[in-house]
Amino acid sequence: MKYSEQTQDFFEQVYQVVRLIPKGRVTSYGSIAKALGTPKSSRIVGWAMNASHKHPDIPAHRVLNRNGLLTGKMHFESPTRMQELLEKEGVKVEKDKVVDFQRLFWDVQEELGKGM
DNA sequence: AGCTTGACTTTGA
DNA sequence: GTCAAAGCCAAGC
Repeated sequence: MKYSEQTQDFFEQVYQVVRLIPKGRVTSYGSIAKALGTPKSSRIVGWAMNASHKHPDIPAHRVLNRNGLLTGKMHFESPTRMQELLEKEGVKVEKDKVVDFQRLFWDVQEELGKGM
Protein backbone atom coordinates (compact mmCIF):
# COMPACT_ATOMS: atom_id res chain seq x y z
CA MET A 1 0.00 0.00 0.00
CA LYS A 2 1.27 3.40 -0.84
CA TYR A 3 -0.14 6.08 1.34
CA SER A 4 -3.16 6.06 3.53
CA GLU A 5 -6.60 6.50 2.17
CA GLN A 6 -7.73 9.82 0.85
CA THR A 7 -9.59 10.22 4.06
CA GLN A 8 -6.29 11.38 5.50
CA ASP A 9 -5.33 14.97 5.02
CA PHE A 10 -4.11 15.71 1.56
CA PHE A 11 -1.59 18.07 3.03
CA GLU A 12 0.03 15.35 5.11
CA GLN A 13 0.60 13.29 2.00
CA VAL A 14 2.14 16.28 0.28
CA TYR A 15 4.44 16.95 3.19
CA GLN A 16 5.42 13.31 3.28
CA VAL A 17 6.43 13.37 -0.37
CA VAL A 18 8.22 16.69 -0.10
CA ARG A 19 10.28 15.38 2.80
CA LEU A 20 11.31 12.44 0.62
CA ILE A 21 12.78 14.67 -2.04
CA PRO A 22 16.54 14.00 -2.12
CA LYS A 23 18.90 16.84 -1.42
CA GLY A 24 19.97 18.64 -4.54
CA ARG A 25 16.90 17.48 -6.44
CA VAL A 26 13.68 19.27 -7.24
CA THR A 27 10.16 18.42 -8.29
CA SER A 28 6.97 20.09 -9.31
CA TYR A 29 3.61 20.52 -7.64
CA GLY A 30 1.97 18.59 -10.44
CA SER A 31 4.20 15.57 -9.95
CA ILE A 32 3.42 15.45 -6.27
CA ALA A 33 -0.27 15.83 -6.95
CA LYS A 34 -0.11 13.09 -9.55
CA ALA A 35 1.79 10.84 -7.20
CA LEU A 36 -1.00 11.31 -4.71
CA GLY A 37 -3.52 10.35 -7.35
CA THR A 38 -4.95 13.80 -7.97
CA PRO A 39 -2.99 15.48 -10.77
CA LYS A 40 -5.67 18.14 -11.02
CA SER A 41 -5.04 19.17 -7.45
CA SER A 42 -1.69 20.72 -8.24
CA ARG A 43 -2.93 23.97 -6.78
CA ILE A 44 -3.83 22.22 -3.57
CA VAL A 45 -0.22 21.16 -3.30
CA GLY A 46 0.65 24.82 -3.43
CA TRP A 47 -1.79 25.48 -0.63
CA ALA A 48 -0.22 22.66 1.33
CA MET A 49 3.15 24.31 0.97
CA ASN A 50 1.62 27.57 2.08
CA ALA A 51 0.53 25.83 5.24
CA SER A 52 3.85 24.01 5.49
CA HIS A 53 5.18 26.94 7.46
CA LYS A 54 3.62 25.50 10.57
CA HIS A 55 5.57 22.32 9.99
CA PRO A 56 9.13 21.79 11.24
CA ASP A 57 10.92 20.32 8.24
CA ILE A 58 9.37 20.90 4.86
CA PRO A 59 11.92 21.57 2.11
CA ALA A 60 9.46 23.58 0.11
CA HIS A 61 12.35 25.14 -1.77
CA ARG A 62 12.71 21.84 -3.63
CA VAL A 63 9.20 22.14 -4.96
CA LEU A 64 8.83 24.29 -8.04
CA ASN A 65 6.29 24.73 -10.77
CA ARG A 66 6.29 22.88 -14.09
CA ASN A 67 8.68 25.40 -15.61
CA GLY A 68 11.22 24.99 -12.81
CA LEU A 69 10.50 28.52 -11.74
CA LEU A 70 10.76 29.54 -8.10
CA THR A 71 7.15 30.58 -7.96
CA GLY A 72 6.83 30.47 -4.19
CA LYS A 73 10.06 32.21 -3.35
CA MET A 74 8.14 35.24 -2.19
CA HIS A 75 6.38 33.18 0.42
CA PHE A 76 9.61 32.20 2.10
CA GLU A 77 11.26 33.98 4.95
CA SER A 78 12.94 36.07 2.29
CA PRO A 79 12.40 36.29 -1.45
CA THR A 80 15.96 35.14 -1.94
CA ARG A 81 15.91 32.44 0.76
CA MET A 82 14.58 29.82 -1.62
CA GLN A 83 17.30 30.38 -4.19
CA GLU A 84 19.99 30.40 -1.53
CA LEU A 85 18.78 27.08 -0.14
CA LEU A 86 18.74 25.51 -3.59
CA GLU A 87 22.19 26.79 -4.47
CA LYS A 88 23.47 25.58 -1.14
CA GLU A 89 22.26 22.11 -2.08
CA GLY A 90 24.07 22.26 -5.38
CA VAL A 91 21.12 23.39 -7.47
CA LYS A 92 22.00 26.31 -9.68
CA VAL A 93 19.36 28.99 -10.00
CA GLU A 94 19.35 31.48 -12.82
CA LYS A 95 16.83 34.32 -12.85
CA ASP A 96 14.51 32.51 -10.42
CA LYS A 97 14.73 29.41 -12.56
CA VAL A 98 16.47 26.10 -11.82
CA VAL A 99 19.25 25.34 -14.27
CA ASP A 100 18.82 21.91 -15.90
CA PHE A 101 15.52 21.56 -14.13
CA GLN A 102 14.63 18.61 -16.30
CA ARG A 103 17.85 16.89 -15.27
CA LEU A 104 17.42 17.57 -11.56
CA PHE A 105 13.73 16.79 -11.72
CA TRP A 106 12.71 14.12 -9.21
CA ASP A 107 9.71 12.22 -10.50
CA VAL A 108 7.71 11.35 -7.43
CA GLN A 109 5.48 8.87 -9.20
CA GLU A 110 8.43 6.91 -10.57
CA GLU A 111 10.82 7.14 -7.63
CA LEU A 112 8.19 6.26 -5.07
CA GLY A 113 6.62 3.66 -7.30
CA LYS A 114 9.78 1.62 -7.73
CA GLY A 115 11.11 2.48 -4.29
CA MET A 116 8.10 1.45 -2.28
C1' DA B 1 -24.50 29.97 2.90
C1' DG B 2 -21.70 32.09 -1.52
C1' DC B 3 -17.75 34.44 -4.03
C1' DT B 4 -12.73 35.44 -4.69
C1' DT B 5 -8.05 34.19 -4.53
C1' DG B 6 -4.09 31.15 -5.03
C1' DA B 7 3.48 28.46 -3.90
C1' DC B 8 -0.55 25.09 -10.62
C1' DT B 9 -1.38 22.41 -15.02
C1' DT B 10 -3.23 21.59 -19.40
C1' DT B 11 -5.21 22.72 -23.63
C1' DG B 12 -6.32 25.75 -27.51
C1' DA B 13 -5.02 29.58 -30.67
C1' DG C 1 8.06 28.46 -29.55
C1' DT C 2 4.58 32.01 -26.83
C1' DC C 3 0.00 33.95 -24.96
C1' DA C 4 -4.78 33.45 -23.32
C1' DA C 5 -8.46 30.80 -21.21
C1' DA C 6 -10.48 26.81 -18.57
C1' DG C 7 -10.30 23.46 -14.87
C1' DC C 8 -9.29 22.10 -10.33
C1' DC C 9 -9.73 21.97 -4.90
C1' DA C 10 -9.23 24.24 -0.58
C1' DA C 11 -8.86 28.35 2.36
C1' DG C 12 -10.18 33.08 3.34
C1' DC C 13 -13.46 36.87 3.39
